[in-house]
Amino acid sequence: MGRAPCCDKEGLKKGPWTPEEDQKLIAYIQKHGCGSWRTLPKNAGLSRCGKSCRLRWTNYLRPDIKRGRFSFEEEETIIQLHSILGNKWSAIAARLPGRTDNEIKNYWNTHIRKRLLRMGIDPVTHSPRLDLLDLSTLLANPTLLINPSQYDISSLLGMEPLVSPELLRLATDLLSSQCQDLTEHAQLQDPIAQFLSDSQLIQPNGSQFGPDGMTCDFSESFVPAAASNTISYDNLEQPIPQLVSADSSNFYLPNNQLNYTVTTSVLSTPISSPTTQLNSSSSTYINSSSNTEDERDSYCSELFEFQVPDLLDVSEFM
DNA sequence: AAGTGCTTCAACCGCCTGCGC
DNA sequence: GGCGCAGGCGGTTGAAGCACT
Repeated sequence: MGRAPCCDKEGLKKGPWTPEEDQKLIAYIQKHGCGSWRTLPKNAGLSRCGKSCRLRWTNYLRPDIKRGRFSFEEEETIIQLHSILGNKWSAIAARLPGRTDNEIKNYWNTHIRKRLLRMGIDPVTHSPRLDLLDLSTLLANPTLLINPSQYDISSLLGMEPLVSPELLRLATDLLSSQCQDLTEHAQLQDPIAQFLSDSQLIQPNGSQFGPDGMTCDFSESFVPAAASNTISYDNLEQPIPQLVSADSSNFYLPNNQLNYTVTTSVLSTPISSPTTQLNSSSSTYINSSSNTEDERDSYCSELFEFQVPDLLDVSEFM
């Protein structure tokens, strides 16, 4: 038996909010700000618990909330961030101005998740799963049978489901003969996603960030990742194209291409400097850092968004 | 028009974390 | 360090609306 719900304790009202309640809450917060949620309902003349008020405000009444359908860009951002952050809805929401964690969570569960499943992509791992994949997608992307790492979410968009258990079994058999150790394969992908999400020691030497005509020169090297260092990335190869638009936290690369060299010791099998080309147009986050360690530390919490790949070819590692 | 099943999303629940004492 | 509280978070629920028969 868990803790009794806070609203039950005092017989407070539950359920949908009325326009009158909304008005009371808005008026109170506009006048006093949203300080103590515990005392707010009483002061605002509401028979609600503070938690309910907070939720109503943050998820619905806040003036900066963007309503309406999610754009394609927003959807793509959600997918990319989810592949890195998992169900950290608040963290994802923090990168989508005007969207709430609740809204993103609902949208994920009602739209994106189902679509990924239809496309044969596991919505948890973001990896292709042949047992989920429909036949038309398989036929349109035969390389999936040879190397399931070579999948491009964008190319899979819009496929209609068409399932044939017999063919899926055949496909799985084919795959098994091509790829002896899928677990190993999956582990190879993960460190790269890990890198993209938390590479804390990327060093963009000579980088310049400004409001317009942004440039970012990564001509030197990535500083190898931290001490725990299961994977390190050095020498981001030229060229990183000029950044064409930006605000304080968003940068967009014009040609959606990023080349870098990967040195990894994953799986206790060192692999030296295979070059991996990353294409496509999804976004993820790379921590910025500056040239000195002190400055770098101060920047580590600051995220910069780039157009980065959702197509990741790790076949060279196999 | 009525019944049924499905989808959506606002709201709730319970757990976790951080903070003050 | 332990405790209690408030706020935050992710998972879940259920009413309302919609689509289909």
